[in-house]
Amino acid sequence: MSINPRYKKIWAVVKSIPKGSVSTYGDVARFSGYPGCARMVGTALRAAPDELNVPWHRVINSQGKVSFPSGGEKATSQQDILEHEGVVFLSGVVNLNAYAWQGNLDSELWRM
DNA sequence: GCACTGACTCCCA
DNA sequence: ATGGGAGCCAGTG
Repeated sequence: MSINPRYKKIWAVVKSIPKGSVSTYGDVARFSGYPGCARMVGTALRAAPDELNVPWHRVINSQGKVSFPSGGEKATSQQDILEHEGVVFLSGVVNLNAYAWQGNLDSELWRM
């Protein structure tokens, strides 16, 4: 099965998230031109091949938490990577107000 | 083609 | 603050 072009756009957006910052599924969806498609972002990230080096760990939910069962290996590793990049977790929650990436709507990313 | 699920989010009680 | 319900779109059986 072929990969939908939508995913490539989403991956491109995620890859543009600078180190030390995070973004939410909803925001990534909006920045990608698919407002309201937060779930699609999750699906896209799950389908993202490792070869692309997509920093999926920088994408968290609107609550500032990782979208994995807390205590799980995935959640733990994601949090560990983010902390290693300088993102601070307080009680398992990221201060989105301080770390959320402000996407640039005028980016050339939009018209690809 | 229908129905259910999912790495989501918003709204209201 | 917390939980339930609806809306959302693609993937999967």
